[in-house]
Amino acid sequence: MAADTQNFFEKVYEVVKQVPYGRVTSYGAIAKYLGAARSARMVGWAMNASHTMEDVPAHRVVNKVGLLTGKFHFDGSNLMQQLLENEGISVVDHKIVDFDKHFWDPWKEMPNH
DNA sequence: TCTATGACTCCGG
DNA sequence: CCCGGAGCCATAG
Repeated sequence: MAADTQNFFEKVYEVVKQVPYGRVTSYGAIAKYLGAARSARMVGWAMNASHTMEDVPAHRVVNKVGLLTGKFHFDGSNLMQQLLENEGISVVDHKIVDFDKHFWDPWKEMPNH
């Protein structure tokens, strides 16, 4: 694993950790923040490796329409949804209700980009 | 080296 | 927002 790859993963985790309680963001938003707007899939790949980390709230990262696309990558069949609901976020059919209200844009919210 | 795949996104309908 | 099609790019085999 190359050093820059480690750095990329680390950056993704940094941003995800900054997501406030009860808020969510998207892969594309993170990719954009990292300067790799066309590589949203790589953010997803980084999340795939996030299971090795402890403080990475991967459940707060969903796709652009608030769909829990990574749900099946969690241990439990509905663990991701449970975690979100635990934070006061309503989830119906793998999708976040009022996603635009809970959306947290790192590009917009974080100062140093 | 090439092909397939995917925790994505944009576009047009 | 849902649906189908196209673009995108790192990894796996």
